[in-house]
Amino acid sequence: MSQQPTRRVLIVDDEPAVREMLTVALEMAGFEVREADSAQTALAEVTARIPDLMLVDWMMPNVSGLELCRRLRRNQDTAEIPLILLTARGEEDAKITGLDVADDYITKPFSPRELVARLKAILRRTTPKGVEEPVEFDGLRLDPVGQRVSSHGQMLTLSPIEYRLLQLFMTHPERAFSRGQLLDRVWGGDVYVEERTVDVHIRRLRKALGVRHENLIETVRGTGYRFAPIAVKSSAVVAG
Amino acid sequence: MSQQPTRRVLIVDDEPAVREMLTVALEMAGFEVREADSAQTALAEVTARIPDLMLVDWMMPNVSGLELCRRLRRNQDTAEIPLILLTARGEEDAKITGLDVADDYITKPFSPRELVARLKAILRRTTPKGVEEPVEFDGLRLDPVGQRVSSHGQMLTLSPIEYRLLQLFMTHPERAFSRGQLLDRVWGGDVYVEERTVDVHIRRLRKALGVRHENLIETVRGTGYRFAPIAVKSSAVVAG
DNA sequence: TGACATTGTCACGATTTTGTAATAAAGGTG
DNA sequence: CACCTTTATTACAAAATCGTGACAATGTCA
Repeated sequence: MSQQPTRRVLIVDDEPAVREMLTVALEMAGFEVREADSAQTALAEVTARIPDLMLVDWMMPNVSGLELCRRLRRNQDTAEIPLILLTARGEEDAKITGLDVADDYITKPFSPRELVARLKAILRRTTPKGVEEPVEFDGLRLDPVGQRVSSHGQMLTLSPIEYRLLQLFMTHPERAFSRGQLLDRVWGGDVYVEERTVDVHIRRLRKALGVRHENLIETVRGTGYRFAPIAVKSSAVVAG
Repeated sequence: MSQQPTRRVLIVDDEPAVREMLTVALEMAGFEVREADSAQTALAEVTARIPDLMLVDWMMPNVSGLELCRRLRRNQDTAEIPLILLTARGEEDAKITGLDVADDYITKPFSPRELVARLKAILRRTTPKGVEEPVEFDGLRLDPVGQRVSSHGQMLTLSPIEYRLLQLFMTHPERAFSRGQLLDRVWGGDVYVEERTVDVHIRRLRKALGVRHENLIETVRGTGYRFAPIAVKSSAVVAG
């Protein structure tokens, strides 16, 4: 289990050289970096795994960076992703248009140092909004910052996959996930694993949660699984 | 039994042997496959019936696979079709050019296993899941997100088919469906099942709904069934 | 390097779900 | 009512799905 809450950054730029530079700079700063060479690839990448922040080039063939941002904003799942636009010097008006959709913009050329600073600033101000808050249901507590899980105060030991599974579940209670969706969001969209493998990990997670909480993860027959904190199990009839 | 509606794949390659191999592999994986031996044929095929995904050979006489992809992208109706380019080893630069228009590319030779996996991954991430609101009639509530049904707060246990049947009904109240239509929309249009089987499932669904709601599903004699939330039952006037 | 943890797949058994056929009911009609 | 159609029910066997333990491959760390 990784100690640090590594933040994922997705770089969207059509120039390999620029991506390379950004990737190196950000990885040295401790970020997990993914790259996309077009808006289209970016959208696919985002769907596969939602990044904590995106760096988007303003000028790109086909779909412009701006257009990409707009599309992201329209989708519920991606609307909250902090966006930083990369613009070339002289495109000053981009500021005006760009800031409507982006959270910040950076003018090329820029120093990696400045970039990382801006990026961290954005993350600081945007993360408090929910995602990093601890979640708790019935004594089962998950702390995203420390990446820890405890059951009634008792620390649990989860493998990375188990942790991510539980995090996804606990941040989306009552929602049924298909095995495919789980593969996308927990494993990442670019790995090819048997869907049946999900079952095994669910089993391991349940086991790790212990008898007290294992039944929080319900099986949705024919589909997948669901985290159901609201115990409606035994039909407690309260008169009609 | 196809849990999901069968996905249609269109293979575009000028070599019969390759098409044959791909077809066999994909059909075994449960896809519905069509073939086209040229870009022209492919365009015609696409017009006839839009596939869920296309496998396009990079090197083809006359119009290249890339050009085909571009044309598809230009057309509103076909722009959204996920495309996978097949490239021969060594055409690495295809990645760069190709990814602008294609969603993924696969280098020959490849294992059928990998192909199917990649294909499923693409379909997973490109299939949009619409915003789904819960539906409720007279205490009978269906939640598409959690894939749950409750009757006056009491959770019901439905099999996959029962759930899909009810979902179809509740999202189309007052509409009469023939058995054939139900088979198409609940079972998926490509399975051969006796129409009488629908009756049995209706029976099971009614039973699952319990006495309180079983009569919401009406029999339309000579046609099929209908979900009628507005209880306009004639006959027995409920004594006050 | 060796012990240990993690992960992806299988295979087998226990349950559920599903498709059909057979039989009972109900609806319509002259 | 007698007769023919269309549905409702029931019973069963085949098929699909899930839970689990085992195993091999790989990664991690002291």
